[in-house]
Order: sequence, then C-alpha cells, then structure tokens
Amino acid sequence: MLGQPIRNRQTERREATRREVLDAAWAVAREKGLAQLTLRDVASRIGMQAPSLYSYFDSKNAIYDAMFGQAWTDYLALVDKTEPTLPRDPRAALKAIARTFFDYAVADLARNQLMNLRTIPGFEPSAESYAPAVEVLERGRAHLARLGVEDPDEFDLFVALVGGLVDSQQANDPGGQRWARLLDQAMDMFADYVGLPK
Amino acid sequence: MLGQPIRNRQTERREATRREVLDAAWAVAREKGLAQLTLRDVASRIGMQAPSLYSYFDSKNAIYDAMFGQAWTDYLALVDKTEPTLPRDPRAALKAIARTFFDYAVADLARNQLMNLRTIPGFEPSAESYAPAVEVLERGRAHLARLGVEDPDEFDLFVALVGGLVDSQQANDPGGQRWARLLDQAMDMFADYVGLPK
DNA sequence: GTCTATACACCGATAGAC
DNA sequence: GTCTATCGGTGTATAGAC
Repeated sequence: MLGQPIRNRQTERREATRREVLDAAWAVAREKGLAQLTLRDVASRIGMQAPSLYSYFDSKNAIYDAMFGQAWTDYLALVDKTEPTLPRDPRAALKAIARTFFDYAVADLARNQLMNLRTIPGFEPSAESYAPAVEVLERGRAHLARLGVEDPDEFDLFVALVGGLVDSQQANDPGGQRWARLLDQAMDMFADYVGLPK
Repeated sequence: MLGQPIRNRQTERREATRREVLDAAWAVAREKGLAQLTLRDVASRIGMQAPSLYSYFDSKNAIYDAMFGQAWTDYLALVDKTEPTLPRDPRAALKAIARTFFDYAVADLARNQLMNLRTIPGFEPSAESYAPAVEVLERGRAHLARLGVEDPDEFDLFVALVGGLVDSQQANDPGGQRWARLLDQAMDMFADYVGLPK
C-alpha cells in the first residue's frame, strides 16, 4: 500500500503535529459537535492560524478522514484485545461481541456519527481509512461463522439489528439505557432465529 | 393549539406562497442533498431573492421544521389510508406495517434524513412539527398491541429493528435490495420471539 | 405586506510574503 | 512552515422602495 516508512526527525515531527491536530479536532468535535468543527477552532486550540493546517491536511474533509480511520483502527485494536477473552458459549459470545460494539458506539456521540452515520455533508472516507472498517466487519463475519452463523443474510440481519439499537439509543434516549437494556434480549431473539443452541 | 384559522385572501395568498417555498425546498434537497440546501437556491427557484424568504419563514431551520412536519403528516395520512386494508393475520399485518414504513423511508433519501436521522446540525423539530411523528409512533404502538405485542420493550425492539434495516439499506446499499429483502425474515424473527402464532 | 439592496459575520480555501 | 490578506459563498439581519 504505502512505501517503506521514512524515519527521520522531519517526518517524525510532522507526524507528531498531525496527531496534535487530530487530538484538537476530536476535542472540538466532542465539545461542539462533529459538524460544528471549524478549522479556526482546531487551529487556535494548538496555537496556530487556520491556514497553517493545510500544511498537514489537504482539506477539512481530510481531517475527518483521518479521524474516521483512527476511530476504526482503535476499534479494531479493541476487537483484537477482547477476541481471545470471548466466552465459549455461542450465545454468550454473540452477546459479548454485540455489547463491545454497542458500548464503543454509544460512548462517544461524535465518534459514532463519524464512524457509522453519514452525517457530514460531502464526506466520503478514503479507501485507506475505510480499510480498518472493512477489516472489523470481516472479523465479525468470520467470528459469527465460527459460532455457527454462516448465512451472509443472517450476518446482514445481525448488523442491522445491533446498528438499529445503537441508533435508537443515541437518537431517542441519549445517555440513557432504554435500548441498551434490550441488547441481550435482541441477541437471544437473533440466536433463536438462526438456531443457536440454548 | 392554534386559534381560529383566519380565512381571507391575504392569508390564503401567504399560505400558498409558503407551500411554494416548501415545494422548492424539497426539490433542492432532493437534487443537491438535504444539508446542501441554501436559501439562495430555494429563493431563485421561485424567482425570489433569498432575504424575501424571511417574510414567510423565520429562519432556514424553520423551513426544515416545516418540511419535517409535512413529511410526518404525509406519512400519517398514508398510515390512515393503509390501516383499514391491513391483513387480519397478525404476522402478515406486522410485515405490512413494517413494509409501509420501510418503503416510505427508502423512497426519498433526503426526506428520511430529515425525518429519522439527526443529520442537520442544530436542527431540532418544534413541538408542533413533532406532533405527527409522535402520533405515528402512538398508532404503531396501539396497532402492535392489538396484534398481541403489548410489552413496551418489545415495541422498542420492533422500532430499532425496522430502523436498523432502513439505515443499513440507505447507508450500505442505496438503491438496492440487500436489506429490503430481509425485512420479512426480520419480522418473522420478531414474531417468533414475541410469540405471535405461526 | 412584499420584495430588493445591501451589509455583516462566519466558513473553507488559496496566494504570497517572510 | 507559518503567517497575513483575501476570495467566494453561506445564513442572517435590516433599511427602504413600492
């Protein structure tokens, strides 16, 4: 994909500043909302003028793109960490997978908007930033197959079900538990339907 | 709520122009996207200057608000029309209700974004525009109760399930059938879980 | 009452000096 | 690499013509 990473003081300084910009962008997004993020806010937070950001990112959407990739990469790391600890029982494993995703999504409204909703007008993730999202989905598909859910339609249904619970929770009861409470029931419903053992 | 409606040539002319503005707004939203709607675009489409719109709406968000109310009122009318034609069989009725909502949501991307997603930064529907949405939900709750689904948790699950299918369809396969195909299966899964007769 | 003309403050983005 | 200055475009407000 990318060539050999160049390691020297210049590129390291540059990467450090890029991270600084992204950290500031996340902070602004969480405080004011993802769509209310402005380059002037991000820049001023790290003592820069807005146009200076263009030395590190090609556009505002490039910043969103990097945030998108970062969020999915972080979640992929979380999946890596939790996958070995999943219960052996298929139903329990299914619930744990769904809960991990649900909690991650609900924990940060701005992040979830970026990752899972198409809420930023004109923003489409680049192939590079989309890669970890695809990888997460592929891991999920493979894992559910190992649990006995092999039909692609059933996996699509699983995705829609968990996503619907997340969206309902965020949209209709932010900060509450109204749909979070229903996640295990929903997983039992799904497990019954696909014929997982009780 | 509102006082006696005043009927005279002036207010009728005014209402007609308000409708003209809204029609133009819908057209722009469908062509360029909901968030890309600009007052200048809306105005020029009906031969006005942008500031003239303020004679009819207090702000851009007031236009969104009127569109929101209009969309839910239209859907409520559709529910009114289709409710008497629903099958007697609970499962078939459940599928028909879900299908009506799904098709309406998927038919118009911009409209669905406005009705069901929180995609416009800073827009919150007014109580007046929200009323038909509440009424639709209440109708659904009552109807499902008549079918035998009386637990509020189960209704919340139903809402999340149908909503998740809509969102997955729009986000991951716009214009396609990948999740639309799964709607009946999903309803069977739900019906099994809540114990509707086969 | 209705619409035009004009203006303001803010946005993302670019050009060019240093 | 960072700055200042500036551009075109946005929502919004208001003065004033008709």
